[in-house]
Amino acid sequence: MKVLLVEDDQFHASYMEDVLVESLPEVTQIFHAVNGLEAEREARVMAIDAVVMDLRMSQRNGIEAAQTLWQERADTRILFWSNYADEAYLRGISAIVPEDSAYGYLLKTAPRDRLKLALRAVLVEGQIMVDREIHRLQRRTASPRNTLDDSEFAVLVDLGLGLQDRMIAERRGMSLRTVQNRLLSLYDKLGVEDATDGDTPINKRVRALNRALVTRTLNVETLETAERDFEQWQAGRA
Amino acid sequence: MKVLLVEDDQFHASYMEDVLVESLPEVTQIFHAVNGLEAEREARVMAIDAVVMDLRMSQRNGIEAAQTLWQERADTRILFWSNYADEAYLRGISAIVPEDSAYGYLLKTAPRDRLKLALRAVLVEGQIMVDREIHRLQRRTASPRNTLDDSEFAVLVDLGLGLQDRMIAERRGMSLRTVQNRLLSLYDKLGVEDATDGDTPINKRVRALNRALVTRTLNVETLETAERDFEQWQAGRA
DNA sequence: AGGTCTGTTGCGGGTTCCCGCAACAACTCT
DNA sequence: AGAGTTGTTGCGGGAACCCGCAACAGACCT
Repeated sequence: MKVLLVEDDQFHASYMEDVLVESLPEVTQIFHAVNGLEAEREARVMAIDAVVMDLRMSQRNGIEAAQTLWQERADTRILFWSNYADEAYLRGISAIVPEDSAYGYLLKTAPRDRLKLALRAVLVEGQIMVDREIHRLQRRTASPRNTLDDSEFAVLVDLGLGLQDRMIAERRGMSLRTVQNRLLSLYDKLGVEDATDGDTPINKRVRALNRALVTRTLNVETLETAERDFEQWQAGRA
Repeated sequence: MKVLLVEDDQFHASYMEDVLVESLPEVTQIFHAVNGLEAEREARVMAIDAVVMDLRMSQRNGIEAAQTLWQERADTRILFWSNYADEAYLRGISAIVPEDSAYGYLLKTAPRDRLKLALRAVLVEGQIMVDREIHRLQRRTASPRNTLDDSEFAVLVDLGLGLQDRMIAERRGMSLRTVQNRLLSLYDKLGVEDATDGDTPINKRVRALNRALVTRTLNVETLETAERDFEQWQAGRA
């Protein structure tokens, strides 16, 4: 069994390599890449179907690389291994994981045996495994029932790009007023409160983006890839 | 000489400890903290004046902790050691570094001898030292002469919090129109372009925040601490 | 002193945004 | 079937925003 390890931090990389050889005797070869582009090349050339993937990397981040890997080979098993419990990452991953594949999401702070367990569960057994820490974080925030549904999230991303209501409506195929309704519920769920009392009045749009970032509903990587998606969408209609 | 090492990643911490004992024989004791709060306590109790500080940590980030340390003891020497070449961090640091102190900013990707050099220069010799990588990144962006001056940056931060023009004007002691002029030049320098041709119209305010984040002029930590500063400012005037 | 440059401020108007109100469709429950 | 719930859409108005125009002050140069 060949494993591709995608990780730009040398300490984490050598630790992971260590754990890999210790816990998975099935592994015969370990390849190495330090960013998404290298990962895609390596996986293609070496016909890899088991990957341990860091998320935040220069050049091309883990989610984008994973998307390519899965396009070329839908049964690739990928364990994402990240420093951050951002809801944005998990959302990005579940949006692209193919039907018949396996993945896992583990925090780098996870203890060694949990890491071993996850490696076996995902890479060998082909299970889905998500660090409990992330689900926990996903639920806890201020206002009640604050989980965004997919269409709300889509509008949030477009808002974050700086698009105007009309353009969002066009892109997502809703009416202008519907977009604004989505924004309303976004403001609600993200805790964007207008100062009804003597408090500070705010710019809701910017505030929504601020809140989304601070609560880790959105992160900068997500914005960057969303930008590319948008440009692509825009190019494909002239 | 006592050194306080503030770092939440165990691998990086043990690596740094290693380099410390190898390169600085004057070091007699190394204390350890995993977040800003612990760092403040430890520094106070142990009377520390030399610190190696990670930036991104839970609880309380490195810049906030440094501010406290410098308030209590203005000659503390701090080497910031970070994964990120964000202009935002450097700006946050230079805003709080006292007259008669020394600091350094080094990336974690720096090779071992540069690290040794920085440790000696900052902690022992009391020099200022900034990784060249960061200055380089600071200059390269799209539009010409795009370095923000302090007042532009202040407005940018307030914008990022979601404040309205009127409130920014009040807080920064400018007229409303002046704030808007600052915004104008911000839009220019950040490359926020309205679609004069048949292109996509945008919401400039949100777009400005987006650009600032993507170019690493601003980061989420900055927004979080700015939020606290703002609340404090607001509380101090009833 | 005269001239230019840069930064601040007021005014006014066009645009976008926020959102209450109301009509309507689809779906659920009794 | 009737009543209530939820999501979509149009209309309209008040607030905030973007910004051109112009007046003015201070700094610097000749």
